[in-house]
Amino acid sequence: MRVTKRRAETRGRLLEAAFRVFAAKGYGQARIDDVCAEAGYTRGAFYSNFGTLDELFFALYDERAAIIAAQVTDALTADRAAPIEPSIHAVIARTAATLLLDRDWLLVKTDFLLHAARHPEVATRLAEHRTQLRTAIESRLRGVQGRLALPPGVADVPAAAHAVVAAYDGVTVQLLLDGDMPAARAWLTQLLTALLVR
Amino acid sequence: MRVTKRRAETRGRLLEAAFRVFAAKGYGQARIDDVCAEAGYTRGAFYSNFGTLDELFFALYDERAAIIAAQVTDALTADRAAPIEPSIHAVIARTAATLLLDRDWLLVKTDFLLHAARHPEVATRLAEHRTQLRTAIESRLRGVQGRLALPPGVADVPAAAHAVVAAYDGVTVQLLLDGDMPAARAWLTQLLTALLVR
DNA sequence: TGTATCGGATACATCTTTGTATTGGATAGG
DNA sequence: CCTATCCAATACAAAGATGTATCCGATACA
Repeated sequence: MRVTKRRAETRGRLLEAAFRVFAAKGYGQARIDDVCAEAGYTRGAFYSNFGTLDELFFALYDERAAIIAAQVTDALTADRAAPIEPSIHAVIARTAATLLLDRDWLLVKTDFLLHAARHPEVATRLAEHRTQLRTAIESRLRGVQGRLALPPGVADVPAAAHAVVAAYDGVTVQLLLDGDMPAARAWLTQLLTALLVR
Repeated sequence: MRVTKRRAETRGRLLEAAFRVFAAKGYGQARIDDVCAEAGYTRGAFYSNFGTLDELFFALYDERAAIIAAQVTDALTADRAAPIEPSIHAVIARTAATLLLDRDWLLVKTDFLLHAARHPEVATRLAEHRTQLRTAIESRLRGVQGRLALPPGVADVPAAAHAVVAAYDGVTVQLLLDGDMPAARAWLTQLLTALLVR
C-alpha cells in the first residue's frame, strides 16, 4: 500500500455523508448514489472503498458506537475524582445529559437495531456496544452506591444499570416521535430518579 | 360498487402477507412483488387494491394498531368488575403480559416509528395510537390508585401511565435484540414494579 | 341463464439501481 | 523531474422494480 492519505480522506467523507443520508432517509431508502452525491463524489469512489452499502453501514455503526461509548464512559468517569462525592441527583442529571445528545444518532441506531433484530450475527455487534454502555453506567453507580436506595424490582447495581438503559431506550422512542430534546432529558431524569432512589 | 366479496378477501390476504413480509425483511427491503408472491397473487391484485406500498403500510399499521389497542383496553378493563379488587401486582403482571405479545408486531411497529420520526404527518397517527394505550393504562391505574405508592419522579397517574409506556418501549428494544419473550415479560414486570410501587 | 361489470393476470415500456471495466488525472517515491 | 502506482470518474451492461394498458375469467344481478 503506497498512497493512503487521499484514500483515508474520501473514506472519511463517505462515512460522514452516509451518516447524514441514513439519518435523513433511513437505511432502507438510502441509495449508494445518495451517499456519493452527499459526499461530493461519484460511485467510483464508493466502490473503491466499500463493497456494499451494508459494509459501509456496519463500518459507520462501529465507528460512531465507539465514539459514543468513549464519550459516555468519559463523562461518567470524569467527576469521580472531584473534590466532593457528587449527589445521586447530580449523577442522574449528568447521565441523562450524556446519553441524550444527538437525535440523528438515535435514528441511525434504531435503524441498526432493526437490522440486528433480523440478523442474529449483526445483533452481536450491537449487544457489545450496549454492554460497554452498561458497564460504564454500572461503575458510575458503584461510585454512589452508598446513597443508592434501589426500589423493589431493581435488585442490585447491575440490574440498576440495566434499568437505566431500558429507560434510555424508552425515552428514545418518545424523542424520535416528538423531537423535543429538552423534554426528553427532563423525562429521562424523572424516570431515572424513580428507578434509582426509593 | 357491485362486487365486493372477492375484493375484500384479496385485500385482506395482501395485508396479512404484507405483515409477514415487513416483519421478515423490514419495510425498506420489502418489494411490492414480495408481498404479492407471499399472498399468492401477482402485482395486478396489488395495484387494483392499493396505490403505493406506503399506502398499504399505513393501512396495515392502522388495522393492527386498532386491534392491539382494543386488546389492551379489553384486557385491562376486564377484571375491573371482578369480585375482589385485584392487587397491584396482579395488575402489573397482566399489563406486562398484555403489552408483550408478538415480536413480529414490535418489528413492524418499530419500522413504522422510524417512518414517523422522519415524517411529522405520519407521527400523528402513531401518537394517537400511543394515546389510546396510555389512556387505557391510566384508567386501569386509577382502579388501584388507592394502593398505588408512586415513587419520586412519577408525580401522578398520567405520569405513571407515561412511565409504563416508556418501560414498555425500553423492554421492546431488548426483546428485539435477544428475542427472549419470557425474559422480556419478567423484566418489564420488574420495571413496572419499580416504577409504580415505592 | 344471460350479461354487464369487476378484479386479477399478463405483457410491455420505463425508470432506477447496481456492478464492472476502463480511463485519465493525481500522488508518492526515486 | 520522472515514473510507477493508485484512486476516483466515466461509460456501459445487466438486473431490479415500478406503473400502465389490456385481456380474460369470475361474479353479482336481472
